[in-house]
Amino acid sequence: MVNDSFKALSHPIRRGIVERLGEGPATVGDATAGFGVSKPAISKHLKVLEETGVVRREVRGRAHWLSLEPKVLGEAADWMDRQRALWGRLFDVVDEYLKEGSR
Amino acid sequence: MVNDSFKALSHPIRRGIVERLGEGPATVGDATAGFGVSKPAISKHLKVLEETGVVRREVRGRAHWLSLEPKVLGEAADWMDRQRALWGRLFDVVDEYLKEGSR
DNA sequence: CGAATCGTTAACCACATGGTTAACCGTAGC
DNA sequence: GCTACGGTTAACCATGTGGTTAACGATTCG
Repeated sequence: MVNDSFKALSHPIRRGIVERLGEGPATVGDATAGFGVSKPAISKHLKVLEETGVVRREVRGRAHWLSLEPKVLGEAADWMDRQRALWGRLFDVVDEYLKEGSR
Repeated sequence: MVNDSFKALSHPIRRGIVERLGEGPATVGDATAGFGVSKPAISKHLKVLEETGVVRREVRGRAHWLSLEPKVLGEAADWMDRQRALWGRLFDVVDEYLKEGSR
């Protein structure tokens, strides 16, 4: 669902993880270093990203490799695109409409 | 902040309101009819949208007119665009990388 | 003026979220 | 085999979120 994507991205740490994974797959340790929270906290964020389908996990030996699942994030981006198209088309009209109405 | 935009859009009712406002400004009653929650609940959602700068309010008589503030939502959309650009460029590589590594 | 309308504020409640520490599990390396 | 490493699970806690009902405030209309 689109809602899940936005929820997943609504936390800065999770968005940070997604940004790093945008540069390529990485282990949990590498993808999540430097956020200043404990490992269990990271683990929970990863669970959210995985359950919403934004991130995929592949266990290899003792390392867990993470990578993006673009399709799901694409749904959210599509919603954004649609909204932006509306704004672009209507913002000026909207603005004028408001000014007119207040006369 | 970008974070606020995502938070604002992470709730289906708030996203529904934004969608309606995408078609033009509307009063609180019109923009929020049919969501199946009480008026105070609506009021809180509007507060979030307003505080994050996604929605603008203009009080006119006893009616409150709402309209979108595209600039703020644009920040979130930009973030999305950047991520998508990364995916587009790197998804195939990422995929290949994973397969290679598991040999 | 009095009543209806549009919307907010206040007080409260249940549950989700995000963090912690402590303990654990599976794999890798000496 | 034992220890170190990468990461998760369990239990707990504080705070935030999203909803409710009740009451109120301001504007419009008869």
